[in-house]
Amino acid sequence: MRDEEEELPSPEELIPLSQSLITPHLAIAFDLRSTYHRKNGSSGHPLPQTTPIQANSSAGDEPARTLKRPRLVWTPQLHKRFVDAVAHIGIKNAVPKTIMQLMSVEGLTRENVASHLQKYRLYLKRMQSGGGNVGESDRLFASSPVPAHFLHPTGRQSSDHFIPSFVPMAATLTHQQFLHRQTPAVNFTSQANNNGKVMEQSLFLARQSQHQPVLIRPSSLHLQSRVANYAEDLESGAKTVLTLFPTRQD
DNA sequence: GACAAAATAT
DNA sequence: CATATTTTGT
Repeated sequence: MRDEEEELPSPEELIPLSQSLITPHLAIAFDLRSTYHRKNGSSGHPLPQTTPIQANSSAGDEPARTLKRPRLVWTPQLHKRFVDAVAHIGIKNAVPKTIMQLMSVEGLTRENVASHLQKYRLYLKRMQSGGGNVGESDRLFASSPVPAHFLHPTGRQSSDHFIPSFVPMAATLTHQQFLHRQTPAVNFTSQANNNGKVMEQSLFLARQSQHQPVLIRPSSLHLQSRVANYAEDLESGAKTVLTLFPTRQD
């Protein structure tokens, strides 16, 4: 009995993370790529919310564009969002750009999606051949159910895949939220591999925490509420407007 | 050093 | 945009 997996991220995921994006300068200045041992035994700072830095409120606070941003880690939640986006768009129209737009995850680049999409397609292909036989490798992909149409190029792509109650995606999330703040208690039910062997649910989050080069500088609490991110009509005439929930309806 | 994941190049 | 190759992290 699988409970209806809500597409809406749990509150944990929507934690009003303070840090929005890594400030380029800080990232470079600190340059803690490796050799960064956080041996904060006791307190540590699970939530850098205080000590608001002045940031760059003046100018140039542009999200590290054109700068080397840290390696993106695809968490199950993020992947879920990815799958969700693809499902809504339709496997045919599921191109990196469109997917990226629908995901509305700030900081997520088209390249990120493209790369992931490539791997995902390989996974789907592998699954069709292997017959659901997934290896330990695909644990990430296995964490999210694969919509039927994905394995079913029935010819119709984005026609009949209706969305029950159409749960819109949350507002723009920073990839930082996925990278860091993610609650380690991600209890995603392992529905696929029920071979009695429960995979580690620690996920990369755990190991991520100890080596993520990402700057964890307490940023100010400026929440980027630029939630004006909806998908434009990507379909033929059909205007698929996503209503973001947090945006107070006009 | 092998492997997987993500990035980058074609 | 898709695919191939390379880099990077575990």
